[in-house]
Amino acid sequence: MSNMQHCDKSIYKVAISIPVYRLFDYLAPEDTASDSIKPGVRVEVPFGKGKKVGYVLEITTYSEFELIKLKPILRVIDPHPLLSKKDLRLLQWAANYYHHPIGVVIGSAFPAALRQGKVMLIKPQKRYALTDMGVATSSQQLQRMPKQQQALEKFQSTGSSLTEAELTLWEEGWRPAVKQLITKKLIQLTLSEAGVANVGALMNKPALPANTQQQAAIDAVCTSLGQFGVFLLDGVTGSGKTEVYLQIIRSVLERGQQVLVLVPEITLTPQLEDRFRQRFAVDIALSHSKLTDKQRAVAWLKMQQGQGSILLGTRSALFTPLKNPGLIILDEEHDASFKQQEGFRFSARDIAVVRGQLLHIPVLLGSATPSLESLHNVNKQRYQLLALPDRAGKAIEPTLHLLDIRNKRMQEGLSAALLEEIHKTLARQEQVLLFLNRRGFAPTLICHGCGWVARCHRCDANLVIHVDENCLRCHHCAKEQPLLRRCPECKVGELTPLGLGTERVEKVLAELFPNKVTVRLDRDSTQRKGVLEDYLQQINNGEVDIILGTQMLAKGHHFPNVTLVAILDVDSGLFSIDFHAAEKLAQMIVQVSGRAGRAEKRGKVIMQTRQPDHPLLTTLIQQGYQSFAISALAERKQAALPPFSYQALLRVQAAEEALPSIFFQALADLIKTLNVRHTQILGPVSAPMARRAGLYRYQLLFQNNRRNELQHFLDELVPKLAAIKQAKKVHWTLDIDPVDLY
DNA sequence: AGCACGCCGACT
DNA sequence: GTCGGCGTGCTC
Repeated sequence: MSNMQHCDKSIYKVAISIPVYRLFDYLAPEDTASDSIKPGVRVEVPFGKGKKVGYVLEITTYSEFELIKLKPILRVIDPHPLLSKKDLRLLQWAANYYHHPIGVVIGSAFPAALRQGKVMLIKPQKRYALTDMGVATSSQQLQRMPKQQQALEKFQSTGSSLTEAELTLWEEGWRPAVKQLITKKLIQLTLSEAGVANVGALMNKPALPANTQQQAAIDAVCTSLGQFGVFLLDGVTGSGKTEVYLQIIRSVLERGQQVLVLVPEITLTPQLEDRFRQRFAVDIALSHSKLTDKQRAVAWLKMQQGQGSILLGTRSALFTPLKNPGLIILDEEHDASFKQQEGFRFSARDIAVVRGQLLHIPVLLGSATPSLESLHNVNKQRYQLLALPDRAGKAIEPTLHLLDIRNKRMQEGLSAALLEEIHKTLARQEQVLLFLNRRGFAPTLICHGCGWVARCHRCDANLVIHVDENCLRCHHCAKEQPLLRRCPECKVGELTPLGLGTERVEKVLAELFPNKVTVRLDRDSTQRKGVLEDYLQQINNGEVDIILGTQMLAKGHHFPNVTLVAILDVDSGLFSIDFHAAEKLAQMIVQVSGRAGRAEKRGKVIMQTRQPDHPLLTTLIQQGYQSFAISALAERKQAALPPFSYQALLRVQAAEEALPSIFFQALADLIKTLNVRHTQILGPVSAPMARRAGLYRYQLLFQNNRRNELQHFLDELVPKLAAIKQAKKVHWTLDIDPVDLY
């Protein structure tokens, strides 16, 4: 048993960002007044040979560690906690749910600069007030007086006025309800509480008129402001989701509250930032990986101190503290990039919902292709569905077509029928978008003489031919070698590229359409900074005829003059061992289709397939995404797969082939001593790619129809697993609610 | 995660 | 005889 030692001094339980589940105990700092230390503050502590930044989580008088060995805190970094109690509770919850060390989880809530213990001061905010002429800035410090009185005077100084009746009621401080109403009106028109940055509905530009469905969605969320609720905004591409966001945000700002907006990849959605800036004159902070550490820290602190009103960020911005939280929006909620795929494998979507619950604020999830999980939550009446079924304005839905290419002659992946459509579209001076989710020239290099195939020595994968860079490259470990001229096996055979990548299609397009301009958009062609933006600009200027690319085309861009979209190889997504594949393919098809015909021209989407009767494709085309989702959910239910059950995937890697099986044997012995609580244990099996970057990979799946039972089992398992010696000889990770089963 | 301690191969 | 390889274990 533990040997708790009582102490007459305070013991500080400190979380440190290292992969260890324990907290570390420290004594009060020697010089500072320690009564000011509150849970959540950053401290600098001696750790091993050096120093580390940690977070005080608890202050007690007990320690399980030998008191004599305790060291004092070196320095208290923050006078006040940077994280609120609720945010600390959220992080504690996340650490428990994802079975990840608390210090690492708390560390992930901070931008790197602050995690390293830096202290930054933010410039004093500008103060804004709305005048009849628009937005005016006043740098004058407002005098200390009751907020409402101050608001009233400011209001009157603009030349605006209340009705006589309202003014009388106001001055008499009459019935609270009336007073509240007037206060609200004042706040809307002038400024919010001093010291908090959100200053009214600072509109730069009047809102667009909302249609009936948009208005219904706006009203639903706005009546829920100030309380928890989850809303799923299901809006087809072009249905005006952003306008709904903007009008709801306006109401939140009017309440003097802040908005957290999460998007999958911010660099792909500069339009969104533009629309926010055009509409609101408040301080809009950005947070994403392309910014410097300092910029991210400034954005974080602005929100923490209440100076920023809107934070637009990616997954990692989820934990940004908000002085005055009002709303969380998570756009493109189906997108897999909301799930972190290494280290602390959290789902930003799922934690956003928990955060909304803790903060008593609404959470708005938006997508044209909602995840099956979210649709299931709508069915269970946990989320409220807000549907925007119509395209706003004059835009028309594109038509979807399957193009049967069985027994058809293909020219580098392009059928004659598709080529004809491309010709017709280009002849009308309209743009064509071709989608192929495979970069490089060809996925395989094979010897025509002896059948030798270029393989990666470190992975169970073929090397991909990259003609542009004259190399062979492994897409799994980034290993690269020069392009071979002659077969290394038989020395005489001709080396032949097999299969199709974007580079290869680009080359055939150049031959077939010599007078047309083709642009290729994939990770290879857009690696250099600014190149993607340049290409997008050229496309929008009409300087480009054919756009060819990978899945980066499926995300968010507007190509108003594209009227033909072709998915060159839709079949490659149909056969996968991962049950998520169908859902992802359907979402991809609909998202890519959404790029077509956004202006007044009707778009056409062509999918080349050898499976023209495949139920996924026919359902999607004839009945749409909703019907696909219904049947996919029925299949999941039938098979007791998520969201009708809960999964945790244990991945194991080792450089030595024998080690994983020794580990699994020890794991099996351990599990025998535990209460598995109906948890199914599936495996272990080798991973679909059994070797990657020189490591042998295996996995074991835990599944349970009840989330709590799975959690309780894992609560018991993980600490014991971490302690056994066989677990120290392999790399293992536990992925809760895995999205990629390999 | 770092960092040190600790036992086995090729070198001044 | 040493320098150094990275396996193992600890950090309050």
